[in-house]
Amino acid sequence: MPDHPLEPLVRKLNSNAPISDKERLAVQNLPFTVKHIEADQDIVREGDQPSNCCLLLDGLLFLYKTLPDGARQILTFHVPGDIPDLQSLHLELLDHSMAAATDSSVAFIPHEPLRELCHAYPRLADKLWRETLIDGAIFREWVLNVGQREAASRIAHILCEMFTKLQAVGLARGNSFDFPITQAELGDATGLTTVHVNRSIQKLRGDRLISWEKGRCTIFDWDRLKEAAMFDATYLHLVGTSDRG
Amino acid sequence: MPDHPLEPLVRKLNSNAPISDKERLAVQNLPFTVKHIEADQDIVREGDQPSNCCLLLDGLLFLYKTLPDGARQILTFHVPGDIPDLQSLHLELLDHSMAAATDSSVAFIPHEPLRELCHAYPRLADKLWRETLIDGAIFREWVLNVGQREAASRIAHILCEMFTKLQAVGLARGNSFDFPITQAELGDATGLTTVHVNRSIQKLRGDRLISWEKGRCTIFDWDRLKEAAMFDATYLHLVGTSDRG
DNA sequence: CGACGCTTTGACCCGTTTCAACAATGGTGG
DNA sequence: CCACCATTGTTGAAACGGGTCAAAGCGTCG
Repeated sequence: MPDHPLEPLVRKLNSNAPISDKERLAVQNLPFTVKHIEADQDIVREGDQPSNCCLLLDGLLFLYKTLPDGARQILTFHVPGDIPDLQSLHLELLDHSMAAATDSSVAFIPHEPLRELCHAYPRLADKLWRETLIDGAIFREWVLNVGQREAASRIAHILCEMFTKLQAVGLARGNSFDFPITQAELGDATGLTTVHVNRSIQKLRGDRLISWEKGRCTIFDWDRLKEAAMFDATYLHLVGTSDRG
Repeated sequence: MPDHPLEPLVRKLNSNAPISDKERLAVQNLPFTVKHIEADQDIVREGDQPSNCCLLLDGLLFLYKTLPDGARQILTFHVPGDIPDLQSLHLELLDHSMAAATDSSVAFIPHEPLRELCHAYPRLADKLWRETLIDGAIFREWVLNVGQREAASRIAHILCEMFTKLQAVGLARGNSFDFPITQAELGDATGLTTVHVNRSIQKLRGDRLISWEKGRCTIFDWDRLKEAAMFDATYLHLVGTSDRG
């Protein structure tokens, strides 16, 4: 039997402490519409007042903010199973934009039934709340990343984070994972220029920590990459997961 | 009659949409212990598993993370009425530390009664959830701040944020507010060195945007400071507040 | 094959860091 | 009340990480 489209959400809610059959059913009964988004398309924009949340089913999304001077900062990447804009459930105005890095498919779930779900099943509410808190923890780590790490470490850290997150949802194969973003986007995520991103990646390659071609990144030496990135997965708040698969 | 110690919390919960008398009473009946914290003292540390939340009654707190190489990044400042570690309600392990920038007094509220409050009064739960989402929005803005703004703008942005937040809780006097942090701390908040913070502040002073002496900052020209900071208060999600007092 | 987007390279430049001192300030104890 | 000491703020000079600009490779796709 084919999976229910909202299965990624169920799996995520199941991850910390398992949910009951009744809770699972309630989640699966949420209304939703699936939509395909093409690479580089915005899904929502700063200033919007969305009435849906967006569950990423497949692909790669990122949040970003722009400055009047044109500078763009990517705030986080989202992998399948994430609900990147769950915060819009309780914040009227969007303070950032969201776009697809690659062709993606998402399920839009209206706010109202989600709120009803939360009130009917407080434990689910707590779990969803927790998800937004983890997003917050990731933003904190990113403040540290752009604020204190040097160029190559920033990039290495993002790679460690992506690998860990993708692994947690079963989307890493061995030591490698798909990460088809441009160096310009990586620059916007790290606060570096494209040129310097390029040179820093070359450094990581030269140090035999990774290879990264055609959107696929392979980690040759996880321990040394972690060390170069000063990566500690605590902030991702994955439970019952060891550091490495 | 003297205010109830948890009054700052009641006021915060009241700010978006007013709460009922019953809800107010339930909040006021929360158990708590008040404690004084001296400047530069840690309240909790990365890796802790706190069993209380901490409501700031008076003073100035900040969250920070450190790197193995010794670098420290301040993640956010908290003003009276804030609950800096509300996220610990649903995240077992603390992924950052919290310290007092100045002598402060805080009320510790145990997690368990807070959780019960949330389940008994879902609207209060939503409001507390919302507070954590605003914290997340602030972290996002800080990623942008350290990632994309130049030195003087970063500092100006923090000043705009602090002024706006303090004003919202009635702790700004006219155009000025207390912000008794050292330039070294400001450096850790902006990802700059002390020396460069010093020079950047001098630039802000030279441009007649602010004065800042003995821990008190005065804003001479809000509009130009905002422009220099590229500050837009949307991300603070203050409701029914105009931009300036 | 040619155009377009992305990566890579080179040369030069500038914002920020580093290092090292020195000046204010404020608190403490004799 | 003053001498002392620890912080914090300020300044200068030199070094460097990362930025800027510009052009050249390289795939891929129409």
